[in-house]
Amino acid sequence: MSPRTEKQIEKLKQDKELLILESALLLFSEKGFGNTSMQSIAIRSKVSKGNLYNYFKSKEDLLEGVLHYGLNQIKELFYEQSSIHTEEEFSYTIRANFEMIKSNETFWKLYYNLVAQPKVYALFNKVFLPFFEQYIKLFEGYFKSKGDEKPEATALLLGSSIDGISLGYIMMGGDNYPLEEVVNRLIEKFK
Amino acid sequence: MSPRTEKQIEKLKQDKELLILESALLLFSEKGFGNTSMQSIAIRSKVSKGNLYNYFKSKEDLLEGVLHYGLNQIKELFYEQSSIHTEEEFSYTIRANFEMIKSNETFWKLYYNLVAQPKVYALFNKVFLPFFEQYIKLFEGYFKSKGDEKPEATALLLGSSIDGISLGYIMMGGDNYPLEEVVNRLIEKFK
Amino acid sequence: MSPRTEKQIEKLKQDKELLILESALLLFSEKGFGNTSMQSIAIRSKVSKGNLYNYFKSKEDLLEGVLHYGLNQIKELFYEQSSIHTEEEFSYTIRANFEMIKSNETFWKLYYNLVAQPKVYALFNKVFLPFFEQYIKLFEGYFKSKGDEKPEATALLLGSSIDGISLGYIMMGGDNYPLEEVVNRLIEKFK
Amino acid sequence: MSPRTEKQIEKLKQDKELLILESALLLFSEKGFGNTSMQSIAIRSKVSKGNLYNYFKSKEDLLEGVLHYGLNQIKELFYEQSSIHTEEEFSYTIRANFEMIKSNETFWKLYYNLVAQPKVYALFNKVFLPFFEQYIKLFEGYFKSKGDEKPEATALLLGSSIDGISLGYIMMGGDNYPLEEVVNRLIEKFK
DNA sequence: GATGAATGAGCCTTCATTCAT
DNA sequence: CATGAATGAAGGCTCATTCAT
Repeated sequence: MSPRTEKQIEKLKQDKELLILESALLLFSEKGFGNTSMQSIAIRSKVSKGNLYNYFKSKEDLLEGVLHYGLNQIKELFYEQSSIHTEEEFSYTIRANFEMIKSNETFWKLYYNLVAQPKVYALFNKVFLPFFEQYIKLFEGYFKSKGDEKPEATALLLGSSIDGISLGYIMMGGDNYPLEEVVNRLIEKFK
Repeated sequence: MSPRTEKQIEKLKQDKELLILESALLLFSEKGFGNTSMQSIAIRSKVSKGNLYNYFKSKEDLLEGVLHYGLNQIKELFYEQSSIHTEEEFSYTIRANFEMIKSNETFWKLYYNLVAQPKVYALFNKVFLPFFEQYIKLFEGYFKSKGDEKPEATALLLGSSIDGISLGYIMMGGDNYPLEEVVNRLIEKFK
Repeated sequence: MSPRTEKQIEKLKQDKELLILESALLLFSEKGFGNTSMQSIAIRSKVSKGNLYNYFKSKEDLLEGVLHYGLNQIKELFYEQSSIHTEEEFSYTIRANFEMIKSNETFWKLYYNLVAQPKVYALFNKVFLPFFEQYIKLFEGYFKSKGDEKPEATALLLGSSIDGISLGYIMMGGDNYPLEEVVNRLIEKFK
Repeated sequence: MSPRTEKQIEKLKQDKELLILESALLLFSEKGFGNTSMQSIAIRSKVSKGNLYNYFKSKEDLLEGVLHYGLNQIKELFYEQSSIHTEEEFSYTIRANFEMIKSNETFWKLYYNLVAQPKVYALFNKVFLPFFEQYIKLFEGYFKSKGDEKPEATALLLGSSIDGISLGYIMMGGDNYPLEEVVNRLIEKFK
C-alpha cells in the first residue's frame, strides 16, 4: 500500500493505454471497425468498459489513437532517408518499405479496411496524408536527379504501385501473393 | 383500366429492383455497408422497408446483388479483348480500363470500401476474383509474347499498379489525382 | 372455356377450402400456430396469399376453421353411443376413443398445442367444451348405473385420465408411450 | 455515500433477476411465450430492454431461466419421499402433489402452455423429463410392493391421470373444476 | 481511476393484411 | 375468384455511452 511515485503511476497508465491500443488495433483489423464492440476491446485489454472511456473519450477517438499508434510504429521502422541518389539506395528504400509492411500486417490490414470509409476519411487524411506526401517527394527527387521529364507523375505512379502491391499482398495473404518477385519487377522498372 | 401485359409488369418489377440496386450502390459506397441501414435504402428507393425483402432476402443478399449489378455494368463497358498483341492494343486496353473506372466511380468506391472488410471477404472473392484473374491472364499473354522472362510477375505487378492508381484516384477524387499523366507513365513503363 | 355449372364451382371452392384446412392443420400442429405464416399455408395449399383471405378472413378465423374441421372428423370416427350399459360397451368405448386419437394424431397435437393458450381459449371453449361435456355425461350415466356413489366425480376423473394419457401419448410419440398397456390398466380400474 | 458491500450488490442483482423471472413467468403463462415481447417483460420488471440482456442472453435463455426457477420452487414444496410404503403415504403424496399445483398455478399454466410447443420441446425435455421420470419411479415402487402385476404401466397410468387432472384444473380454473372430489376418487382407485 | 449495471436508440427481419390489377 | 407486390407495425437483439458506487 506504499504510495507510488507519480512516474510509476504515469507508467502504469501508459501501459494500460498501450494495452488498449494493441487490443483495438488487433480487433479492428481482424473484424473491422464497425464489427468490433467496445466491450470486446475492454475484455481483451482487461479494462472495464467504463474505464475505457477514461483513456479514450469515444470509439472514434480510440480509432484515431490506434492510427497514430500504428503510424508511429511505422515511422520508427522506416528507413529514414532524406534523399535517394543511387540505384542501390532506391532499391534499398523500396525493399525496406515492404519489409516494414510485412512486419506490420495487422496495421496495414486496418489501413486498407478504412481507406475508403468516408466516415473516417477526414481523420484519415489528417493522420496519413502528410506522411505520404513526404514519401512521394523523396522519390520525386530521385527521379528528377535521373533526368525524368515528369518526376512528379512518375513518383505518384510509383507510390500508387506500392499501394496496389501492398493491398494485394495484405488481402491475398502472404502465401498467395509472390511479393518478392513483384517487388523485384517493380524495382527493375523504376530504378 | 386496361390490364397490363405480363411483360409490362415484369418491366415494372425490374425497374423497382433497379431502383433499389442503384440506391443501395450509392448509399453503400457513400457511407459504407455497415453504416447504411435498410431503412435508408428503402426511403431512397421509395419502397417500404418490408417490400425490400420481396426483392432481396437479406442485407447481404442485397449487397451481392449490388456487386453483380456493378460487375455487369463494368463488363459491358469493358473492352472485350481476347488477347493483346501490339503496343497500341496494350495502350488502348489500359486506357479503356481507366475510362471504365472513371464512369463507375461510385461502384469502385464501394469496391475499395469492401475489399478489406473481413465480413464480406468470401462473398467478395466469389464475385470478383474470377473476373480479375482472367484480366491478369490477358496481360500475362502480352508480356510473354514480348519475351518477358517473368510474364506472370510482370502481369501481377501491372495489375497491382492499376489497382493502386484506381484506389488513389477514387480516394483523392478526380480533381486531386492527375490520372491522365500517371496512366501515361504507366503505359510507357509497361508497353 | 365452357362455363362450369354452379355446383361444379361450389365443388371446386370446397376442394380448395379443404386443401387450405388440411395444410393449416398440418402446419399449425407441426410448428405451432404462432410459428406458422400465412405465406407457408398459401404455398402448401397452392393458393395465393391474397386468395387465402377470400376463404378465411383472418389467421384466427382460419384457426377456428381448422378446429371445426378437426372436430368434425373426430365426430365421424367416433363411436356414436347414446349410453353405455355393460363392461364390454364401456371397454369398447374407451378403446374406440384411443383408436380415434391414434388416427388423428396431427389434430390432437394441435389440440394440446392450443389448450393452454389464453388467446385461443375462448374460441376453444366454444368449439370443444360442449362436445366434451356430452362425452363426460355418457360415462356418468354408466357409473351411476353401476351404483357409483359419486358418478359425476368418477366420470370427470375418467375424462381427465383419458386426457392425460392422450397428452402423454401425443407428446412422447407413439413409440415411446406404451399406450396399449396403459389403456388396459385404465379399463380395468374403471370398468 | 458509503460503499455497498459486495454482498449487498450481489443481493440487489439477485433481486432484479428475480423480478425479471417473476414478470416473465407471469406474462409467459398469461399470454404464452410467443405472444410475450421482451419489451413487455422489461416494462413489467422496471428494467430497460437492453439491460434485460445483461441477465439473460436471449428470450429462450430467459424461458429456460423461468422453467428452472419454477422447477426449483416446486422441488422445495414437494414432499420429498424416497419411497412409499403404506396407503397413508400414498394418499399423502398424491394430495401433496395437488397442493403444490394449487400453490403454483401460474407456473403450471406455463407448463401446459409449453408442453406441446414444438419449438421449445427440446428445452422442455431437458428441464422436466428427468424430474418426472423419478416421480413415476416412486409410484412404480409402491405398486410393485403391493403385488401389482404391471407396476410400470400402472405408475404411468397414474402419472398420466395426475397430468390430466392438473390440466383440467388449470384450464378450467379452480372454481369450475371439483379438484377435491376428483383427487379423492383418484386415491381410492389407485391406493 | 475503476467497475459494470443501466439506458435507449437503432438495426435487421418477419408477417398478417390490403389492394390494384 | 386470383395474384403477389406493398405496407407498416412489431419483434428480438446489439451496442456506444453514461453514471452511481
